[in-house]
Amino acid sequence: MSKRTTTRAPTTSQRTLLGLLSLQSWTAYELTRQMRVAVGRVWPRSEASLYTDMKRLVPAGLAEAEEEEVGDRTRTRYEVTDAGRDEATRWLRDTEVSEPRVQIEAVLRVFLADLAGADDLRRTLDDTRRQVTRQLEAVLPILEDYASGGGTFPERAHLNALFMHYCAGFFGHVLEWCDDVEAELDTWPDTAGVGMTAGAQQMIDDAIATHRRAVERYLETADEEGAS
Amino acid sequence: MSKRTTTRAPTTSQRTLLGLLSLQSWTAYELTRQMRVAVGRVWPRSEASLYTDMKRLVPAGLAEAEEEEVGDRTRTRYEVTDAGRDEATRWLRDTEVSEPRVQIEAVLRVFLADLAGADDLRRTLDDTRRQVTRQLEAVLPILEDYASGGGTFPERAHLNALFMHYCAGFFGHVLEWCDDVEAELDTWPDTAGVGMTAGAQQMIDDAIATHRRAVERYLETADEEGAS
DNA sequence: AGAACCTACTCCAAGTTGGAGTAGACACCC
DNA sequence: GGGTGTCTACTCCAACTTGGAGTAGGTTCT
Repeated sequence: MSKRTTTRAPTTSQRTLLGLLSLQSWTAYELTRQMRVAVGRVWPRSEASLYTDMKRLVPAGLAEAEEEEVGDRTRTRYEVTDAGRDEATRWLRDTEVSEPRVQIEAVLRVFLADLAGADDLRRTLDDTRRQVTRQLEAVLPILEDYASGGGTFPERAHLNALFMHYCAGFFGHVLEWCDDVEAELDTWPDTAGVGMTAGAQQMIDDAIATHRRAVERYLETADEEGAS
Repeated sequence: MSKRTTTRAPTTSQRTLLGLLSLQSWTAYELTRQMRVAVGRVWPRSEASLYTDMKRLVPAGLAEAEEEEVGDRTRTRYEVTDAGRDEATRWLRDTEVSEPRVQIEAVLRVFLADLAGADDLRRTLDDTRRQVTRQLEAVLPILEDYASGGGTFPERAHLNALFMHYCAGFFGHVLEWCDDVEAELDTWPDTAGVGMTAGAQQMIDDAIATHRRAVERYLETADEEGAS
């Protein structure tokens, strides 16, 4: 019955698709849209790879596909199987979460800012602010829907809220950081050869304090759990 | 002389390598290490792809490689060319920064937490705290070096500080979010079917406030720039 | 009637990953 | 002196993933 022994384990993207399919059935096109607007901010995938991922769920026995006729062409609707629902649950139950992976070219450009001038750095900060603000604007209507008791899947509002809370904090943090960089940049003659400044020293000291507190806190809670 | 017209543009990873090579010459092995410990938290790449990226810099005329003999085998030392330094500067000067790309499975698991139980969600939060704390521990000695006036490239301390400031804020935010999730989770009977709670409503309202403020602030500064 | 956008995908070259594999060098411990 | 382990210094590869282009029917607006 099961080919589990010969099939390789689904990827996280495939399991996420199974998660969405556990909520309801979707067409392939809807699924790509949902992956983008719902979870794209913490698990971005290209359209192309989503379409191929869905296809692979079927021979693995995790989902079923059926063709629907729409005028002159067809679209594919996917439905999760019991094995698929199982797979999604076992993902959350039996596997360890992978480490966060962050790719922010803006921070990289700040790190290497002395290769160009202060104006170029300012432009990067402005571009980043614009990009982040665009993202925030796109999310606002969804948030407002939820705030007024609407939104899709109201029984899942508690999970959506935690999700949005993360995203809001992340984008808020990027914007704050842009401001901090610009304020510090204003105290420099240019980007190159400045060395340690009062502001930079302050940031390092703050970072050390944050780090130490976090590490100590972690050791405490680990002790408690070990002792109990 | 230049094959720029037939060669495709370097990738961001290659340009980052050129950025590091603009500081000094490095061996291939040192470069992979540097990419990991210095910028890996905002631009993570696998060893394998870094080695192939370096190799490609040479035929493009952006770097030069020479073999050094170390006992019974060789290692490769790279040096940037004028064209390479130029390429790095034009990257910062003439191209727009790409959008942040974040991949945090922990947030995804929270979003789909109703597929499993509260214990599974708690385990994910604990794992995430452990992962993040490990990262912070690894960075602490570097931070302490800089705080005491040491550290590599002291003339670049101002840029390193901004970089570290970003990372500290990011990891701090993740830890805070874990605490928020756990506090909210404590008020639920289980993960499924809870719907909107007081805490969730608060998070949504806060997120809306943050978003609105950010969008308004952006429009204001854009106006100023447009008016001036 | 035409333009523009939405639906519903497919294709592909090129980039990228993660894990395994190879081997020399150096340290340490019994 | 022999074993174990860790660090240096990479290479190889199958599989995964991206981003952009391409195709084509459907709907909406003007």
